[in-house]
Amino acid sequence: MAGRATTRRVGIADVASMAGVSHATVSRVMNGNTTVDAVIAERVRAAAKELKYKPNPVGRSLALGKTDTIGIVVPDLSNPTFQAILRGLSIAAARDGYRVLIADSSEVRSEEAILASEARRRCDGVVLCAPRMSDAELEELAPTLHPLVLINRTTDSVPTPSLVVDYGKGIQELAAHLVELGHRKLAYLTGPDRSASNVQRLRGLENFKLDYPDIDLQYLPGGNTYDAGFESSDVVAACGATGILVFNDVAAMGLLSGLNERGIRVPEDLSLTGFDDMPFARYTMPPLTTAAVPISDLGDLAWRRMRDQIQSNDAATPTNYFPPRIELRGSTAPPVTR
Amino acid sequence: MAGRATTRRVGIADVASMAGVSHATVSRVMNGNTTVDAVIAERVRAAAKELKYKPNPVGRSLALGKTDTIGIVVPDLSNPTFQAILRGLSIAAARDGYRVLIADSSEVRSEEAILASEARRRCDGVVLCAPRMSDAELEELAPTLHPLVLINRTTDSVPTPSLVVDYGKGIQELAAHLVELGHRKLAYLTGPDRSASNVQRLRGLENFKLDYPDIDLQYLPGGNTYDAGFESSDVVAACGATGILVFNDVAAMGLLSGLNERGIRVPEDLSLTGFDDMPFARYTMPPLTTAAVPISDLGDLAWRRMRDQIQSNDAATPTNYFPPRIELRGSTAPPVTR
DNA sequence: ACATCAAGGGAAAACGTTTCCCGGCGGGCT
DNA sequence: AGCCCGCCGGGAAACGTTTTCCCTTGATGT
Repeated sequence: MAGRATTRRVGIADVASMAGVSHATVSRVMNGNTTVDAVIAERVRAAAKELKYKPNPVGRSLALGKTDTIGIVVPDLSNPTFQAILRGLSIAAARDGYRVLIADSSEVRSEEAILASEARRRCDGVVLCAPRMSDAELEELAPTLHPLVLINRTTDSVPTPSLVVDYGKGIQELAAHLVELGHRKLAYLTGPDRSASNVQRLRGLENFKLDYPDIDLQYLPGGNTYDAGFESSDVVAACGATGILVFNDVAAMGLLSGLNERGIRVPEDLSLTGFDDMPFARYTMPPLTTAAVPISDLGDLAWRRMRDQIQSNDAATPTNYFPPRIELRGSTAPPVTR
Repeated sequence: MAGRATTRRVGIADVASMAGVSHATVSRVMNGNTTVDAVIAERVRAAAKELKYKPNPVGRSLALGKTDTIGIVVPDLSNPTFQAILRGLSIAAARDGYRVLIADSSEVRSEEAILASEARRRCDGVVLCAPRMSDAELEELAPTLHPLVLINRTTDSVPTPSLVVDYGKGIQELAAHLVELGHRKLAYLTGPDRSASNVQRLRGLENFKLDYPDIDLQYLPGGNTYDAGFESSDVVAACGATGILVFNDVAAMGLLSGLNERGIRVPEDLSLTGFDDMPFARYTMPPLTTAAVPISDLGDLAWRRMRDQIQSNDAATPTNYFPPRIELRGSTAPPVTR
């Protein structure tokens, strides 16, 4: 039975017998219960210190029905966005004495539900980060892992706090910025087809078209990698647009480099925008105009929403939309009039 | 007693009564114990499925004395190196059914020991990532969290597997590379004074001086940020060296940009090396010659060392030194002979 | 047919806590 | 002086498993 006691850990019973009280009393003083006589309490504390006693978290969890741990499941830990969220979440949770357990689904959809359920069983709550699963699957899963916070996804099945970045609005504002500079012909270098955030950008751009019906906006096939951006430079150069919206910063940097090799100057010949405001976006030449999503705030807020649910057993929690903040830098300028 | 049973979770007892057996038997079949009659086992499995029964991990942990979880404590989760290690570790551990719990000390030294101990109590082992604490403190702490793996640090107090990146050797090889190209006057743009990895580089460069006594190598004060690199460009330009070793890629990129603004061409006028091989090092103009540390391998190996200790209660585990791999790219070239 | 044996499953202990329940005791009030 | 109330602390139950021990049952061999 029970795990090998290699060095026989010191338990509450040891402290109890040393202090000459019952283990119930020890538990009481360890938890700051004031109903115990001061002199006894002091004796217990002395014994605990002497024996270096620290309550076993597992036993505690079993008795208390809580683990002081929350889980986060991300599609891919190598994605800087998720790293930033994880970091914000972890720090915020730590401030309240909670730890975070990570689960990386490695982008395999079928694993997500399993990982999430698994995590939920060991933790007091789960934050699901940009899950790739279908709406139906999510809707079925959500109720089963109740203290739940969703990031970049929503569900109606059960009232669940959601934190979603408004990619559509971000790219819409970037496009508007180009128009204000005087550009009339724009192009959007798309992200991966299956990417949910790409379709959100496309939706935002459709709204943009409604707002500016006289602006020409075309879509060019792109990608989310540096190389995809680089290889698009010919198409971009030939498309006739003077303002280019790129799916994200990485691809924009690739494009920037490709244009540079072809002797096309930015922003003199072409204006360029990225998305994400990754750390190096401000250091490209020229610095990249882009949209910053406040991701570490996002991790922080995710924790607060989680905490609200854990404490007051259900909190009225609407979904929060985060409009990206536009960073105007050197890669955009008025078009040259010829 | 026991936490609020909001929706009364289904336990082993429910399955037992449904299948008409004792909970001991249920436990046996759930754990693949073959001593149970096939027809009964099937009945139990059916009941478990029907009730969607999954063993409670906390109860399991208590009985088994293991949590199937390991902890990792890092000084700062926003550091890409630690992110990569975390990722490698997490994926490798997951393959063996283990989860990882993270603890970020936010670079405050006094927290490290506490976090590590705390983590060890909830987990089956701990990996300590580049701890900032003193040698003495580490030596005292190490034995108390036994299944332990150290990264970028060693200790003698107790046989503990260590994984250390050989920064000294890396920069030594970069320097040798510059010499082979024909450079005779080199400079090292240092990192932060207190950085342990900076002193390792300095130590490596002292070895380099012994190997190449006729080469002129000077040290210039630098930093680990883009801006620090950028602001060093005047000093670098004035120092007379033709080959510049920079503390890391980020600072090297800053320097590159600063030199560019001053009209100093790389590699024609000056050769430049970075360190770390961060993702964008290959995309600067020119691409950066740098030293790549195989950090995700490192996370992977950390898990293997951990697993060895967990399984066979102590494994003979020497410390592994990782020589960085030199990436030769466009930022280094023979000096122009005048 | 009886004794020995193997195997399978139930009862209970163990893991380490927290908390409920109750008994004892002291003090205050009548 | 007696009664009641309230406080303090011990015993025991509960959390949800795993595992040891032992008993029962059925089978096999002589």
